[in-house]
Amino acid sequence: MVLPEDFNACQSIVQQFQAFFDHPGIEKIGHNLKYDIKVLLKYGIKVTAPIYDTMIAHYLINPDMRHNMDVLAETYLQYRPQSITELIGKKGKNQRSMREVPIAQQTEYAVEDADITFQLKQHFSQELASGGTQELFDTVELPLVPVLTAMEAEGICLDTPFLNELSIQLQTDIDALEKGIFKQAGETFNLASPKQLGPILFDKLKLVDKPKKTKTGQYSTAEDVLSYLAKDHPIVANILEWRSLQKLQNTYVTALPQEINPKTGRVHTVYNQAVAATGRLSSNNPNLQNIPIRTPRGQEVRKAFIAKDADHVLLAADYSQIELRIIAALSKDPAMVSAFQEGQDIHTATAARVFGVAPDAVNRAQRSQAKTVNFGIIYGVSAFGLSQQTELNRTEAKELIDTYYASYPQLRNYMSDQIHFAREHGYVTTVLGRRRYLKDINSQNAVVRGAAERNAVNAPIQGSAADIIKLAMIRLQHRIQEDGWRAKMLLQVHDELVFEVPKDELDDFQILVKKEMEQAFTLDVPLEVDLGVGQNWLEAH
DNA sequence: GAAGTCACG
DNA sequence: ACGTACGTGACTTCA
Repeated sequence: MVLPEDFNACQSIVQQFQAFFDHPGIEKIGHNLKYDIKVLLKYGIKVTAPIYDTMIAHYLINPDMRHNMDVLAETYLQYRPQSITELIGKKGKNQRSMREVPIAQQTEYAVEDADITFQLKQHFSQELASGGTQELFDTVELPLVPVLTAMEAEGICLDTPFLNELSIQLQTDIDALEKGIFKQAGETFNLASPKQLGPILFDKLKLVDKPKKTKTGQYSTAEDVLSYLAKDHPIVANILEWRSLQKLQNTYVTALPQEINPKTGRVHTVYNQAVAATGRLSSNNPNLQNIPIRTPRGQEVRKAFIAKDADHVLLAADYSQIELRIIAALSKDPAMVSAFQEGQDIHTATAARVFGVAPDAVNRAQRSQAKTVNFGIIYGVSAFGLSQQTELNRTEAKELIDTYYASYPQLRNYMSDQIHFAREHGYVTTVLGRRRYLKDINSQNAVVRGAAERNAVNAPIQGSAADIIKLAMIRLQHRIQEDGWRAKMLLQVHDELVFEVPKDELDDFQILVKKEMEQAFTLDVPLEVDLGVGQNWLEAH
């Protein structure tokens, strides 16, 4: 039947199926179930029955591939389902509503969808078992679905008047900068067009002899290039400033208020549980995992994320150095493990070892260099890459890396073990057995192979961190429900969770959050969580 | 829709 | 000799 357009009439029909969605003996199989569960939630239906999500199953089977149902049907079932485009037309203003499609066609489409999903499950159950990811699926990824559903449905408050005021200030500065830049350039042009900007900087003003080009042959005007040239001409600093303000204005300050849901008055991101090849989540519509924090003007944007009223605060809880702790634990490097066990500042401890001085004697430049190498290790450093990120030349960068490995000898062994494992098995794994396949690990092409080798090192680290925070989220949401907390989990930003907490619960809830996150997984080094509280997200850091 | 750029961890 | 740090999403320009 076609459901009525009237919400209440529709709801009274849909709600008759509540018992079905609760029935523990009838598993609910779907492809991207979070989407369907959220639709049902709009009508007050809660899905409490066991679930099986074929999109997530395939994500664990091969995280690097796409997981569209039509592609999967062709691959696994040798069947090409009717496309949604055939039914309602291409995306755009002429696209029909499903309601306008004749009921017979709707029915055919719906039952085909259900049938394919059911058949895909039979294939994927086999593959999950043979890939060793059945437990990860059952105990982490599926239990995470209702957690993410609840977070998305909850949303977060935005201080719109504050953003509107910020927008006016930004625009004043943007206009003034633009005026100055055109004067310095001696002409007006589209400043947002790198294609137009390049010739001004490198043909007209001749800032350098051999300008760096992009892969399509156009002059590169990227931030790292321009930062390097800022000392040569005052126009460059102005361009960089204009770019950063324009970015804040367009991507956040004017865009975010338009994302507020009029029904809830809050912003509801959508988490994608099946895109990041390492096991991380991603966030879109809007992306709330890349809200500015690094610059003073950017921090103003973060201030706009607020608790819902004066009786609540935002609580931010982030894992301290989780990826370095993981590489320390996985490599079992004695020096790095003991640095964490003794609660030392890891960058200072690293600098002390690398530069051969006492920890108190480490200066800022040394700590900063050690920090850059520590991060570089996670990504798979090269001397060239490190020299790009620091003041060092390639020779100095190479020396620093060599000294680093001498300080943490087990790290080098661990990394080469990962690469060898990948060469032999074709994949690497995280602490919970999540796999990433690396088809290029034995490539003849050194560039391609090098990239795969860096992935062999990075994926287990980034992916294990993702595993651990997912465990913490599931446990915390469980405790929130079972113990009857009124606090809500709102956001996840890779190593951070953000909660909205009634002030009268705050002291006890902080203890719970810290404990559950730190105890989520046991490594040979302690996990440490920093907490922050405030009326807004910036204060909570 | 690709390319370039830049926000975050 | 060669090209180079890991993972994302959003915005603007331009063919």
